[in-house]
Order: sequence, then structure tokens, then C-alpha cells
Amino acid sequence: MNEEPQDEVDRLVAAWRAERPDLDVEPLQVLSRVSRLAKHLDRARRAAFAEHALEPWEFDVLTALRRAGKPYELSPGALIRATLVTSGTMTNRIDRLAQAGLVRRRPDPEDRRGVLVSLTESGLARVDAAFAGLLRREHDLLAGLPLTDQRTLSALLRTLLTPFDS
Amino acid sequence: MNEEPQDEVDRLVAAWRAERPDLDVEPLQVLSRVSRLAKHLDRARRAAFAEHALEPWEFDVLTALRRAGKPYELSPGALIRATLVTSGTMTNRIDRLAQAGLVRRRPDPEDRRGVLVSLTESGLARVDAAFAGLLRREHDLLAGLPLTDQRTLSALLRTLLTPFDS
DNA sequence: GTGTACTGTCTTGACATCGAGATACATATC
DNA sequence: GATATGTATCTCGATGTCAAGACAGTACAC
Repeated sequence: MNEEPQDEVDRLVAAWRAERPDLDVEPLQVLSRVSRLAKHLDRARRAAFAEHALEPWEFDVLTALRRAGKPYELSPGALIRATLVTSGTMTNRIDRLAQAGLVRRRPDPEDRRGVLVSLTESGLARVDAAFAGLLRREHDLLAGLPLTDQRTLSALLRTLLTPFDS
Repeated sequence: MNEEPQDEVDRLVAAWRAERPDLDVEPLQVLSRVSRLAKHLDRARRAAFAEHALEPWEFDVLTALRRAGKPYELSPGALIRATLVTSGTMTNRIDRLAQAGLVRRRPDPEDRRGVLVSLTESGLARVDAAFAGLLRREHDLLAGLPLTDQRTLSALLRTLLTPFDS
């Protein structure tokens, strides 16, 4: 029951148990690890994208368009839902991506309030290269985990995620 | 093999498989879920802290001090390591927390380069209240997962996290 | 059709973060 | 004890994000 701590969260939980033995800190075992791992992943992603001169936020938008398939075109609203950012942020992102020549904006012919954003040739090439590089890195990060464990892990995470995505 | 998508990541993976059948996108099943779940958790935490008039970044610093135990005092360097932010960020955070009367700064008597930051009475009360509230919320978020699954999940996450925390 | 509520996008201002560098002090080596 | 290297903290400028609100256009009820 009193094993050696292996990661920062083990130490964190042990510290809380010493300080507040009256509280059930079990949820931290899962949720603090999710948060901390995400923070580390952000850094790893940043490094992977730097090889292709892309910022993480640029990659986020470009991949959303890439996944949409030909003609690689979505509305800002759809991009907002895909990336979980606010509308102000998305406007700003599209502005800068357009300026960098990676995306293009055009009026939506079916809704005069609307706009459609699409990948340029250059944007498509960049995102494909960066995505392949990201997958290589992520594959390495998961190398320590057998495939069956990865499946178990993703299934459990899905259970937690489903309520948010409904 | 062709189940219904249950969360956004299932849809994301399906979209990639349609667009890039040549790539092995399996790593996304785990790592995209970690990132997205962390993003949702950030929002939930923000809401939980708002009840106690605390920002997430304030909570991060205050809990690090709280966990340290009496006299609830750490150096900025120790706080940096605990919170994974840069030194410039931590200076700024301590400034504002001190201004809000939640922490106190004093020179380190043993190292004249150094500073020690400690919780005030008010800071201690606020962080204890906010932490209890957070645990309640996190407990609810995990309600859908039996304890044995939570244990499995945290063990798998620990495996991924250990290389970063070494 | 007219009024009302809703939707989609953009604008603005405030803010927390980062990275690079500056400064002061400490420690190790000779 | 002088020099060089390392450590702890802070300063500064740039940047990406958010929240709130503005504005144009759409949809629905009557």
C-alpha cells in the first residue's frame, strides 16, 4: 500500500494525503495525470512542428481543413467547433494563416453572413509534412506501452470524454 | 471493426483514415484524447475556482505552497518546478498574489540571491476551500468510471508520464 | 410581410504567458 | 583569493488567447 512514487503525481498525492488526510484525493490520480501529460505533449508537439516552421495553433487549423477532404474547405464556425477556441481567436488565426499564404478566404455563396476558408497548395503540403512528423513522434512516445494497453487506455479515456462531446 | 463513433476523437480518427489511409494514426486514439480531455478539464476547473474568486493560475501556486506543509513556504524556483511555468511567469504570478494578499515574499536568510514565498492566513483559507470544491467536481467527473477502471487508467497514464518526470 | 430572436463573423481591450537577457550572488577550481 | 562557471530571480517586449459586444444577415412566428 505504500509504494515508491514513480512520477510527480505520485509525489503530489502523497503530499496531499500527509497534509489533508481527511480528503479523498483519489480523483487526482487520474485527472492530474491527464493535465500534466497534456502539458508535456504540448511541448513535444511544439518541437515537432518547429521542424516544419509551424506553430501548434497553425497546425490545429490546417489539420481541421485537411481532414475535411477535398476541397479542404470549412467555415470559421466549423473550425471553431473543431479546435475549441473562441471566435475572436479563430478570426485572428485565419488572418495570419491567410497572410502566410497557407489558407484562403472567400464569401459563402449560400449564406451572405458566412465565409469559407480553404487550404492553399502550400498549406496542404505543409500540413501533410507536419502531420507525418507528428505521428512519428507520437508513435515513439507510446513505444513503452503495448498495443493492448494503448487500446485499454483509449477506451477508458473515451468514457471520460464522451459526456463533453455530446 | 467499424463501430459507431462515440466521441470527437473517434470522428477525427475516422476522418484521417479516409483521407490518409497510408498513415498509422493509432497514436491519436490515446494522445488526442489526452489533449482534448485536458482542455475540457481546464474549463471545468476554471468554473470550480470561480466560486472562490480564484483563477486557475492562482490555484496552481497556492496549492503548491499548501502541499508543502507548515510553514507553507517555498522558493520561486521550487514553485516553477511544481507548476511547469517559466521564471518570468512565476515572478509575475507571485507579484499579483502578493498584491492580493494571498502570499508573502521574504528574503531567504540562507541564500542572498533567493526569496521565500509563503501563504498568508487568507491564502490558506482560500486554497483549502477551493481545493475541496475541486475534488467534489472531479469526483463527479469520474463518477462514470468504476474505481478499478480508474486505477487501471492512472497506472497506464503513469507509464506515459514517468519518462517526462525523471 | 413584419417583428423578433437567432446565427456567423469580426473588433476591441485586457491579460497571462513565454523567451531572452540582465543582475546579483554562490560555488568550484586553481 | 581570483577567476570562471553556475544558480536564483527579475525585467522587458512580443504574442496568442479570451470575453464581450458590434454588426450583418437569416429564420421563424404570427
